[in-house]
Amino acid sequence: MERQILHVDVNNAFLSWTAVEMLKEGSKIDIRQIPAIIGGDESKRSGIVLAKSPKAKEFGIKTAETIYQAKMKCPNIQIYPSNFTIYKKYSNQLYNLLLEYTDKIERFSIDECFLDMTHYLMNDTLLNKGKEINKRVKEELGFTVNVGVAHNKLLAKMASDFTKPDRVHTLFEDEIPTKMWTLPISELFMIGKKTVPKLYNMQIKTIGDLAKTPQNLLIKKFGKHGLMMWEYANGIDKSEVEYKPQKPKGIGNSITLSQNISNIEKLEEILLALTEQVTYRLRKEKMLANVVNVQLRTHDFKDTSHQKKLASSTSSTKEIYAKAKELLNQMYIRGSQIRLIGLRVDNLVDEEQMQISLFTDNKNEKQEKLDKTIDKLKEKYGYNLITRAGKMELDDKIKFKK
DNA sequence: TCTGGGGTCCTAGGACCC
DNA sequence: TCTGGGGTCCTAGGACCC
Repeated sequence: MERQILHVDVNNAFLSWTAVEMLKEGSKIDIRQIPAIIGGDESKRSGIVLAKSPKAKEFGIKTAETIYQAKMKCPNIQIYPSNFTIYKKYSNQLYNLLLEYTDKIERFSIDECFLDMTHYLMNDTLLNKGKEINKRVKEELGFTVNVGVAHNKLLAKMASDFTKPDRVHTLFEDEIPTKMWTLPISELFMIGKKTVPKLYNMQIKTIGDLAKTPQNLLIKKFGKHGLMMWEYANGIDKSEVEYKPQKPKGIGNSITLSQNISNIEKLEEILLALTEQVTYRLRKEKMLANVVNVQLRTHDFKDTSHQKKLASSTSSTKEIYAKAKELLNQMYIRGSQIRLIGLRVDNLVDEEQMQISLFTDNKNEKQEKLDKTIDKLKEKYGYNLITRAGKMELDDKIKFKK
């Protein structure tokens, strides 16, 4: 049976949501109507564009470029800081409205959802549902969305990306040649800036060119990725709307330092702070990790990462930090200037599943109890209050994820 | 000029075992 | 002396997404 899929994409999400919040706070200006961007903090060396208004776009400003570049293109650009608490609030408002249409919703990112409407059309058409959602979000929530209407996720996502903002587009199978094959390959989902020049060298310039390229040629050159892009170019996507909440496969925290650091003790202190955040989130998910990974970026943007399997799965701050410290010392070249340091845990498993098969010794139990007590205090009093001795000032510098 | 942070998935080479 | 493969696990790095 043919599936009925919608993709809902918030237009300039961070900027629109900031605009709505500002208007609610009594602001006289709507930053969606002027050249404006949501940007990081240049003084913290995270000065990139996170979202832009249509007027900012007219100046040629692009998402992810530096604020410096944005200012060069438009000296009068208005810059507003990001605020993820607000974004979460509006993201949830959108989700709750969409729940009135189907409970089969996949939250693809903070500002994108897939809806499986297959058994929820009620004598209406998919296109009408899409139009209704578009209208209701605008009227009831105050921001606009694009809606893609199709028979699978890939085509719905491509459709919602056509012309913006505040539009509803269909991309049914018979529309693929006219609406999708005419587009440059860079527009196809999962074709990034490294793949585009390789395809250009093969004289593949449009999605249509890609669709007509022999499948086995692409597999030979790109492996699995080659098969996937051939299928996408032909509008083939069998993946389901994953509406059940998914457990994370890994959890990480990283920070760009306000200044480069070449002192290993300092790096270790920051690594401990990162470990505490990561293990806190890990325990909140009721999961244990099997792999610890440390990432470093040098002043000249050279990235290295080392990872190591643990003897047994754990969420203990002490155990994970011990391994992380070992990795850091193993990979850090004395004297090199470090710009970014990151910690992630991978190969996560459910805590309960592990407990059945595990005997715990007293030493670990004591450490677990300590970690859990700290977690409870963090819940109660906030994140920055409970810190280990000697790194109070560090916590101020690190943005914590809740 | 100055270049975030959080993810997922894939590949390739080496180690090790049968 | 000179010669195997196949399978799995581990690790580093890369590509892509928002």
